[in-house]
Amino acid sequence: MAAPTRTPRTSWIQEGLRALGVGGPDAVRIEKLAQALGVTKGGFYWHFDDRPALLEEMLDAWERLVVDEVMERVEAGGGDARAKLRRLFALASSSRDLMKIELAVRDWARRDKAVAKRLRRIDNRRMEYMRSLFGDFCTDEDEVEIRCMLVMSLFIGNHFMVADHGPRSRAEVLKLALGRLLA
Amino acid sequence: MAAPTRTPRTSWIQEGLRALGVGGPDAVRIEKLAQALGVTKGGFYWHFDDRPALLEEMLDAWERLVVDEVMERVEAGGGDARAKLRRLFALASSSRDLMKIELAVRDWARRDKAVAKRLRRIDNRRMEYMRSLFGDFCTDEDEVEIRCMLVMSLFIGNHFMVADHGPRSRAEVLKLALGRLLA
DNA sequence: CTCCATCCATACGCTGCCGTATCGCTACGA
DNA sequence: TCGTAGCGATACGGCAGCGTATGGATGGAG
Repeated sequence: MAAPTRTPRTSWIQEGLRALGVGGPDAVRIEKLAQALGVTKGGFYWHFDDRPALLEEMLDAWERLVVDEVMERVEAGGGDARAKLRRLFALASSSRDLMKIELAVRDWARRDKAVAKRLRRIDNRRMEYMRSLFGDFCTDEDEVEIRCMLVMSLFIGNHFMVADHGPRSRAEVLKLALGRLLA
Repeated sequence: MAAPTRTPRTSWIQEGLRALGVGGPDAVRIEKLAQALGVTKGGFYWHFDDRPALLEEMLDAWERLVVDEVMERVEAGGGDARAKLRRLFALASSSRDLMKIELAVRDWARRDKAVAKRLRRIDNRRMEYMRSLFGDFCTDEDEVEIRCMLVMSLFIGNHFMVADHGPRSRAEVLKLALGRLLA
């Protein structure tokens, strides 16, 4: 084989995801990415057919990262269901960069059916996992579903909301709300 | 005065808001709007200085529509605090078109400080109104804040979430969750 | 040393959109 | 009937981004 890749596919994908988080799918411009990577777009079309191909692979990479890896880490931490739910919430919200991508993808999914389909798969896997955890200490199925929905909404709403909370900080209110949903 | 305006400012603003809802701020293209209105962009630059000026006025119009008018209608309906909260939620979610614009604006606010500032004002006004309503039957201030946060999250999350709920419909789960927050 | 795989640079044509300029058109109002 | 306010059409120059073509450069394999 030849020399180790200088700017491999993964670099383009990574930089693409960064751009997606910052400016949405419309901000993922090949020539901009090239500039950020310190090269020209020459090499891009060697790795990828076109822009849609990159977007597709970006979503593939993100999905693996954000579902499988997070769940694994939550399970690895041990503890009871409540502890796992707390860790799930914390872990999913942990990386500011990943969160920005997640929000961008959610908005993107509203206008792109393929993205929506993918997001549905992701959301369903997360919800299923949460259902199993809540099921550990909630007997009523309606109750489980309500709490899953509220936790998920809180996870999303927390970042799409811009309101202040008077004397309280957002983190405090979040903690209170989450504590109530895990009671 | 001359003939009644054929394509007045309001037409451009309305069409602009529609485009915003469908495709986000990047989809608000003057020549596209002109096409949708059945004219060329010739007249646009008679009404507006440039594209940013249109975006600004779009947000002005939307803010008036979505805060003042909704609150007025909620109050006009009468009933107790719980009834008003239900009506507030229903009314705010009622128009699919307005909801699409709201979600687009929320994503937009993540990358534009001016939009974020405006959205903060809007969210704070809504939250303040909700606090006053919850305060009618909740004594604990933390409890009020928690419920406001959860209702607001539910309002946003409901539309940014793509998950299924097994045998239940989204509307059913939503009704259950809301009922619980108003208990 | 040579060859080949793996990239990178440059240049090109095309499209979409912006903002400007200029010249209509058309219906009041006097 | 004519002037004018309120638009609309057309054409232009410019920029950004896409995808293509083509010709390097560079470093291990043989």
